[in-house]
Amino acid sequence: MNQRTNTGRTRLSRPLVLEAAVALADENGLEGFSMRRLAQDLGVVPMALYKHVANKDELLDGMVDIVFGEIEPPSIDDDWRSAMRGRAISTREALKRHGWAIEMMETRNPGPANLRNHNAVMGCLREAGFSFATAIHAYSVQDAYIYGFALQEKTLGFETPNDAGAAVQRRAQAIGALHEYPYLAEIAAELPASGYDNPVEFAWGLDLILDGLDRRRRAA
Amino acid sequence: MNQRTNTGRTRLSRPLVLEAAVALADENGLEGFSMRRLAQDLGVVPMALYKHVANKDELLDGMVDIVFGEIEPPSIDDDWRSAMRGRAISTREALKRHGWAIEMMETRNPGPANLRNHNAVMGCLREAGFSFATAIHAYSVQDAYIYGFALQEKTLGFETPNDAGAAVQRRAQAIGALHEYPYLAEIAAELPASGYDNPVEFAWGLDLILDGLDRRRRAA
DNA sequence: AACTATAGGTGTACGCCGTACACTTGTCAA
DNA sequence: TTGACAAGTGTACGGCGTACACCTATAGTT
Repeated sequence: MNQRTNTGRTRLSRPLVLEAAVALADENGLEGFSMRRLAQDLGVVPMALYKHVANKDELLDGMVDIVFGEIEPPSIDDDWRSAMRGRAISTREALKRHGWAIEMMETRNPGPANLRNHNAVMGCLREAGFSFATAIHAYSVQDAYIYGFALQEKTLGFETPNDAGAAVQRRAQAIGALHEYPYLAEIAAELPASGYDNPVEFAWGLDLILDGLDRRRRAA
Repeated sequence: MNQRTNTGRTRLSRPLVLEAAVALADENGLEGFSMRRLAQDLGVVPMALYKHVANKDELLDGMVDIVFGEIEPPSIDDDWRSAMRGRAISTREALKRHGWAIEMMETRNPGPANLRNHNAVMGCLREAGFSFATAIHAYSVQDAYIYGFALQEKTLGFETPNDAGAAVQRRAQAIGALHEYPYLAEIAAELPASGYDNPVEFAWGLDLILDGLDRRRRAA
């Protein structure tokens, strides 16, 4: 991938810069991501980056499109429901790997992978017999749920029930007057033992939504 | 509210700083929000702010809690479904007024208004007969949807069908090879005429989710 | 193999940012 | 009136994105 030159120096390229940028953001979050640090990671002076990307904004656009590229499009063999379920799960997984991207997935100038993905999802719904209007609704609910869930998941920052317990306890400590909020107290007390698990939680809501969509589709 | 001194100078205070901060963010977004600009708006030198807030992070925490304070908690008189519906709509409206807050609502150290709100929502569900586990699920789906929808809405940035048409056309222009994406092309062509409207769109998905929750609740 | 246009990399500098620290000034209680 | 303490100031530092002028390595032509 990386092209070496006669002088043994690894030559920069746009894909290489993007790849390193994603890696840096994965490691440090958007907060710890800067052009200067990226340049340092690549063993190069900051301004060198600008020969390969127009500016930071455009670089972020490219990074987001890499994340879109990692999302499996809806399968064209399966029925619409399995196809939607699969791509939703794939989307969540990609967002889990690249938590910094969540807020930007729908905010940035769309790249090719983004367009392909959106086109495929809409296509899957239309082919499945959803009317245009219902397909738009269906798309909107699903994506709102997916991105919203990813956002929550990132915030809460726990994966297994044990982690959940620890995280909730930590929060409870920080809050202090927990007795004023009995239902939060209940969460702090019960969640650790409840077997909370992010993929399961995600699927619960996803299936609820897909159920509803199926009913709406049949009704029309 | 603002306390004047003998010298006629308006005296700063934490609430006053927070209020001005929210106003500034409303106007310029998080991008255009800085301590220095906020100080300027308040007619004061930047460092003066630090007598009232610990630092920018803590200021953001406070701003987010103001937004939480604007959200109507679930009504205790209504049935759970109307109560949830009402607070969801109120949440979306608050997030619409303060678009900069969306990404931070669940990321920041929770303030009192945040805790009150979460406690009230969880309480409403439990009182309505949701089991603990189902209440957690129900909470999770709803909030994921609400925040996810707000995020989309902010991105797409249109309100009425006309705006939607214009926005979609603009996007289409920017994309160029739209014929490669037939289903996006369909959106560009059809959406303007479809009567798209954000509150309606939001309610469609919300009701779908509440339907599903009701069914799950009855089943248990 | 030598020459040259050009793409890739450098160095310096500017105006922003958050905020530490030492200071002056204003206010209110005694 | 005084003196303690809270509020506001001024200066400075290190980090940020990036404009601009510069040098250098590379590849295509002869």
